[in-house]
Amino acid sequence: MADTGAPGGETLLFLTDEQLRKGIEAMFFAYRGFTADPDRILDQHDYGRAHHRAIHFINREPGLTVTTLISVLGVTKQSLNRVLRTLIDDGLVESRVGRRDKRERHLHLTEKGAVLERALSEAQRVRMRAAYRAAGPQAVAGFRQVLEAMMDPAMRRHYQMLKDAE
Amino acid sequence: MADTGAPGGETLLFLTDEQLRKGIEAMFFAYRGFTADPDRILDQHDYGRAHHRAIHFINREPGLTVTTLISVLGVTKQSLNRVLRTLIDDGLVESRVGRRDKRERHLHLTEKGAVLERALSEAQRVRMRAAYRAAGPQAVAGFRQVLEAMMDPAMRRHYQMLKDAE
DNA sequence: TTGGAAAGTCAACAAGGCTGACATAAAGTC
DNA sequence: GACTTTATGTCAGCCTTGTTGACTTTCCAA
Repeated sequence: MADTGAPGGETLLFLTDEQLRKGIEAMFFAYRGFTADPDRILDQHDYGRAHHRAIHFINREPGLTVTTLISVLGVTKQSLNRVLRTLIDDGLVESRVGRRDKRERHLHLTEKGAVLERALSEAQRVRMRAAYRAAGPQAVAGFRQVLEAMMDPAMRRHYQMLKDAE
Repeated sequence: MADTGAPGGETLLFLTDEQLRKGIEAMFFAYRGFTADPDRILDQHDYGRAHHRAIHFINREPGLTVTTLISVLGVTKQSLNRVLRTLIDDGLVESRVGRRDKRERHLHLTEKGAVLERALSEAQRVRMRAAYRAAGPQAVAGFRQVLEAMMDPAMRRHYQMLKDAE
């Protein structure tokens, strides 16, 4: 356990199949916890995870276009549209015609949409905050590093873009 | 950035909403990468993620009962059964009547099932291994700590059980 | 003016969740 | 031995959320 991680002739104990399997299962079980709290809220509103994801990224990047959202979410236009339709009809999302390019639709949360967003993200943050606090800042840094390295390059670009936009 | 994480009067920079949001998005994007490689293999075999999950845990704990598997996967018996049915019919999984308790069915992978399992898990490990290697052992430890803290207690018990069974 | 991009819609389909009801066999209890 | 509970399996039906393919409207840009 004195390995510092520099590749070379060491044993690289953390790279055994057994270690990797534990990481795989940790991802599986943790993701369930990750989605559990928002899911409960969504149920009450007759929405699903797909609605949550749309709401999240519209809140994160107000005014983003439909094409951009499709690309971030990695779904088809038809799939997104079904979800977006209900959010717009229910008055949670507003779709504004682009000023420069009138073909584009720029998406924004309404006040009602923002209320739900806060409820969802706060529920998710509560668990995240507890996990971060329990693990400590150094663990959190490692957590983020590994996750980032696990992303597909296209997704990492979306992640970085959003990350840097703070 | 000199905070060591001990709770107290410090600023606890790593617990800001902004940090938490990044963690949330990292989970979202990373999970997509996490499932991408097995998904491609599953497609070729006309299986889905549900089949992968069943295969994974049957391989992990040969002889586990249907009830246990239901509990680990967190799905209903009807949902699991649909998946299990096809795996058994296709000769990837064997269901053996319990010796002590004949009501129980103990699940095992056949050789054919084991072949697919290795293909799936190796595909997933390749990415995991690359991520682990890129991030280093300390980051990996943090990664696992945060994920573990994020699980629901019931799931953490399953995780620990499997973890300790090595 | 013409081709392509952005968006939206219709239809059909599939995976994989869910509930509820019901059946069978085996175990455990009184 | 009668009764209850547990483990499993199955049928039917429903929902969400993903897919493909086709087609339309609007608008930008070369």
